Amino acid sequence: MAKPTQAAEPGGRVSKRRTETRRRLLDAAELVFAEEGFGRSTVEQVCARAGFTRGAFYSNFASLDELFLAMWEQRSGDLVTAMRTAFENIGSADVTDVRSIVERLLPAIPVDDVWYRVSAEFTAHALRNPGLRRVMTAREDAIVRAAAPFVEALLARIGREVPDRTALGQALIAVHDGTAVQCLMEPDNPAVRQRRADLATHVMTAYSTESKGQS
Amino acid sequence: MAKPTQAAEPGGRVSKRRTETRRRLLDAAELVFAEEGFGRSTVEQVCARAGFTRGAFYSNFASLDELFLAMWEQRSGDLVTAMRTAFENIGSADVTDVRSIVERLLPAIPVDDVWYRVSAEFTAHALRNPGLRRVMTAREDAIVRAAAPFVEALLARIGREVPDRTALGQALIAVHDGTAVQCLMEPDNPAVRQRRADLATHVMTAYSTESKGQS
DNA sequence: TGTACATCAGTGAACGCGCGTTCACTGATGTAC
DNA sequence: TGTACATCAGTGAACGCGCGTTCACTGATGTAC
Repeated sequence: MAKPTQAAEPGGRVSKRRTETRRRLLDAAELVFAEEGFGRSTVEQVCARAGFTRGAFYSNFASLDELFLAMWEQRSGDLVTAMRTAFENIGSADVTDVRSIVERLLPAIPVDDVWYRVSAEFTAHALRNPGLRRVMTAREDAIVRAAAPFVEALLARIGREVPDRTALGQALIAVHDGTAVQCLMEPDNPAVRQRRADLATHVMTAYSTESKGQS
Repeated sequence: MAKPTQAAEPGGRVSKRRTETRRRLLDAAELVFAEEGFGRSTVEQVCARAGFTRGAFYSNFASLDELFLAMWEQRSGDLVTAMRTAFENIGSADVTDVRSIVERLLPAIPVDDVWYRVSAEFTAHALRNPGLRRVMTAREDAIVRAAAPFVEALLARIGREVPDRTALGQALIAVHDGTAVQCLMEPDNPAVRQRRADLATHVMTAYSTESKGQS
């Protein structure tokens, strides 16, 4: 099922026009999904928002499910890239303890209302579909792989090392997921954001040890 | 809006028959929502599952949204009660360290696939609706209030006290939420469950301190 | 306990709308010479 | 660069279904005497 996923042409060529149409549909879908919820969203709404007729949708996607997946992959991929870039630009000056590391890393991981709504629903959706589950766990691995080198380099700077990269990665993702929703539920409560940073600090400390043989 | 929420009678009387009908609708709704997703679920599906015609639904609820809220409140309330009961039945024998406490507490907090799907969607739904947000944060407070005495009593047994109850509560809820989804994504991976317990142990340790002046 | 009546709770048919999906079409884009 | 043709990409109308919502109704439950 689902022919239109990628190209329509034997040579794998995708026209500029087509790429642009897909992009507009994906952008519109993210907003509509965030506002209405994925399940309540209709092909018609997405098309209207993007400025197309419904035919355009079916020329590009086989179903809303397919578009949802494409959109999620796109956005979560972009997010990993953005995170990596932000991490690359973190200077290691003034890094004196774990807390100061957390204070540098956290702002690079935006807690975005629109994206959270979409990804929470995608998670629920994935729990109903083994194929999507694999997609999600693969993405989680990719996030850990992308972030680990930076986290470990910063920790090394203050003489700490990470014995179990997977465990730290999974713990930090859990902390992020769990605290992100708390921050979004009470956006005007600064204590909640503060506790998020505290928890990340505690976890990063607990999952790293002082290096031996170090100046 | 939404008249039928509770009773239809001035005296606040609710007939047995009516109570039973509501219960069956709520039960059916939970299953349908878990399978289809809330947004994709229809009044017709819920009624068919419960063995009623659609008219029965409108006699009891004004909308699917109202039923969703009623169901969530019911279930999350039941969950708090069940948790409290389970905690009450925990013996404090063999409690020697933080890990042993976690090993006793964790099984009392079931990670349920059906419920998780429903509550993940309710969370996304609540993020779109300030009223529901308040309902959710209130529930979170209730959970912390219900659990804190037991957690603190067990920690006291091993000579530890909790300086900031709110911070520990919020941290543990974040850890639960964040790791629950990981466990459900990879139900056959025992390492994930193990890391869940590890993380809870680390957090509980980090948020409690050794009591001074103690045998 | 029995009867008559009132009210309630769920039935099921009816209406209409919104949307998914298809498809012949047309203007846009690309290619060959 | 220009022209002729081929293919592509999105249009918009059409069809039909499934569902939300209403409502007159009937059997079930409750109450008064």
